[in-house]
Amino acid sequence: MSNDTCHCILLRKATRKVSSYYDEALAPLGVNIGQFSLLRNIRRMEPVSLTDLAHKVELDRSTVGRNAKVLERLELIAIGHGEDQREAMLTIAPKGRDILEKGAPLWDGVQDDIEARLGHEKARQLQDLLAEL
Amino acid sequence: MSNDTCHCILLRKATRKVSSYYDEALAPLGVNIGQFSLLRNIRRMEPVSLTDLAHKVELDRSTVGRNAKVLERLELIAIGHGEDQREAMLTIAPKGRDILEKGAPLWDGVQDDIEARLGHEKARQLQDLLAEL
DNA sequence: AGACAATCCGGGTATATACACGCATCAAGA
DNA sequence: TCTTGATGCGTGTATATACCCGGATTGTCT
Repeated sequence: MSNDTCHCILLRKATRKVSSYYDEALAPLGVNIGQFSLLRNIRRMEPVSLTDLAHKVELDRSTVGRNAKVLERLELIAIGHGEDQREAMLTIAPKGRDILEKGAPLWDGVQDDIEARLGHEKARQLQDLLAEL
Repeated sequence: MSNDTCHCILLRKATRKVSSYYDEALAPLGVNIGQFSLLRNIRRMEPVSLTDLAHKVELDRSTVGRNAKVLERLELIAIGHGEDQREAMLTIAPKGRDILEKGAPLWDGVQDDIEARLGHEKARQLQDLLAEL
């Protein structure tokens, strides 16, 4: 029985499911929710080093580095160097800004759908609960 | 702003965090929460084919196949064949039963910790909300 | 200036996950 | 029985994620 009540497993299932909602909405743009979200974070901190970005998104630096490399190959960001030659500085590329603009309403749509299905009350509850974990 | 309220991103963060709780607790046994949970599911359906198991845990069949191969290498399960030669039938190996026994109290510990921190009320709420997504 | 520690990154390794493709096997109908 | 279509798997490919190690750069103290 324990598997049906494991907080971790239930969280994973929910995450996969919800991720697919966002992924499907963003599919026309050729990016998934992880990439889109990372792009948004980069825009907010631009220009930003891998270490700072990793700290912000609470992911391992090497993970962010590899994810960033995908965005670079898609020509959505540029990876350059700052004054400190050790740092890889990330900046949004023109195509990236385009994706950010076009993706915003798509993202809003999914977000609204979820809140409509749960109701604002429960949506808030969920976010609060997730933050408490 | 939007990144801080994205249901998907918040779910991912929470999932990573909570996964690490379980992973740390199970670390002495050399398995993570995903492997432990899969093992429990296999035990419950034993002997079970990859397709049936995948359907049960709501993961892609190829994913379950690869995860199972790891469990096989750890000698926690055995992968044989049923009457239908196409099917890969999974059964728990002795070492797997050992892990299941020793892991149960460790899993309980984390589960209890989480419920204690949230309170039974909120813990239930969380599970309900996750199911509604 | 030189030595040493701290910091930043890339790459290796491993697991988790999904999708698409092709091969083997089985089942059903001609 | 033979052909076909359905079913079950394994593998290739790609992304996501973490941990560890080693190399390069920077900062600091003597």
